[in-house]
Amino acid sequence: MRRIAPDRDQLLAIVAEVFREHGYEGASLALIGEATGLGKGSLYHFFPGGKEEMARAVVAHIDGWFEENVFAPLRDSADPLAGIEQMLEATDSYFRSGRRVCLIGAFALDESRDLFAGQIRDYFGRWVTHLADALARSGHRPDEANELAEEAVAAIQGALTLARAANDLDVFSRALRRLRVRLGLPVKT
Amino acid sequence: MRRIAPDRDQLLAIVAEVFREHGYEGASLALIGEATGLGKGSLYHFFPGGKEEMARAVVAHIDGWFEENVFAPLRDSADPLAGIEQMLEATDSYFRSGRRVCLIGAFALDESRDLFAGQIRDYFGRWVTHLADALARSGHRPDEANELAEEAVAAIQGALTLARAANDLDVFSRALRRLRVRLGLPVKT
DNA sequence: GACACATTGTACCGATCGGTACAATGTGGG
DNA sequence: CCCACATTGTACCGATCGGTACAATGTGTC
Repeated sequence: MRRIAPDRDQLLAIVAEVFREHGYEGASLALIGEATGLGKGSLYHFFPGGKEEMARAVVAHIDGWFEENVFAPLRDSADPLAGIEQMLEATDSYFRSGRRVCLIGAFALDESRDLFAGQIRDYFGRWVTHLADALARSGHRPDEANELAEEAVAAIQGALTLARAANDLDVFSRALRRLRVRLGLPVKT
Repeated sequence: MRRIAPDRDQLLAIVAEVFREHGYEGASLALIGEATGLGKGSLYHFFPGGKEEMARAVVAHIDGWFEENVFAPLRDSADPLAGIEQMLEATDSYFRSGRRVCLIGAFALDESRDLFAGQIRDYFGRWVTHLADALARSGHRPDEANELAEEAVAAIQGALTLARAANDLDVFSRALRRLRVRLGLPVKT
């Protein structure tokens, strides 16, 4: 074994940005090659499965980031409200306060959903589940916690769509502020 | 003048479904031709501007439907709450209780946004504005009405994404039920 | 330096892309 | 019937699609 590719993370991040901007169909190998500075030879060396493997790896990479920075705090924080607070901060920074779009959410909408259905369902399912757990631990009734969690994740996705449509980042920050209130967190001044 | 195309509405509805399923990039002329039963000759006869004109017409068509079935009731109902109720029912039926996706929301996410930015912003802008007006007339403070309207439209968009991701229609109907409560409507049994 | 293997650039493939040209075929009004 | 025009099918265009083949070039190990 030679070495672990040192910047596979960075590579995946760049490819992710292309998929985010152009969607699965719109992200051509030419665009990906241009963005990464890699020719087809290199791309197919790293991803023998081609475009589909690239997208799958990107989704897994994003999933891993959320696992570490969003789901883990929800699961592991001794104080559930502190975990929820971390979730919101990580979410805000990940989506760059609304400048960025949720790639997995975008994949969920069109036909590419069929290719990645399992990964997509898993991502959102864990998000809702872990948030619901934290809400239950913070004192909500279980069924109420589930509804609230579903509402919160949907609110984030919807706010991303609306912010992008209106080209107005404030839409997203207003949504996050409402979520703080709704989830029982102190509102930042 | 010969005649007005009798089924242009139906044609647009079919084309819309293709864009909904495959996204702007993924909706090839071959798919559109197959779905409509029209060859390229006919398609370019009706839409000389090609794919972009088709999408623009589809978006305008959807916009018109919402204007008539969603925005107008919000604007014109003597009882604002009745208008909001009509909005929710029309929305539920339009999105087929979550089976359908919002094409304009999907367009807002990827690069096709640049092509249709004006139409997209207008659609969501009017939705929020008219809902906010109705909420204000139903007794909410203006700024509160605006936030609530934004929250509601985002909740619908987010619920569509989540329902599609989870492949679970109940996600959407639960979101609508929560919205009824949130907007001050009686909840259906 | 020699070998193994990782990485890359280039040329090429058939298929499909969006779009155009145009002749053939309806079809309603005079 | 005939004309004007709406509608359609087909053939074709250059460009680009995702993907493959492979030789050339790094690069670390011995």
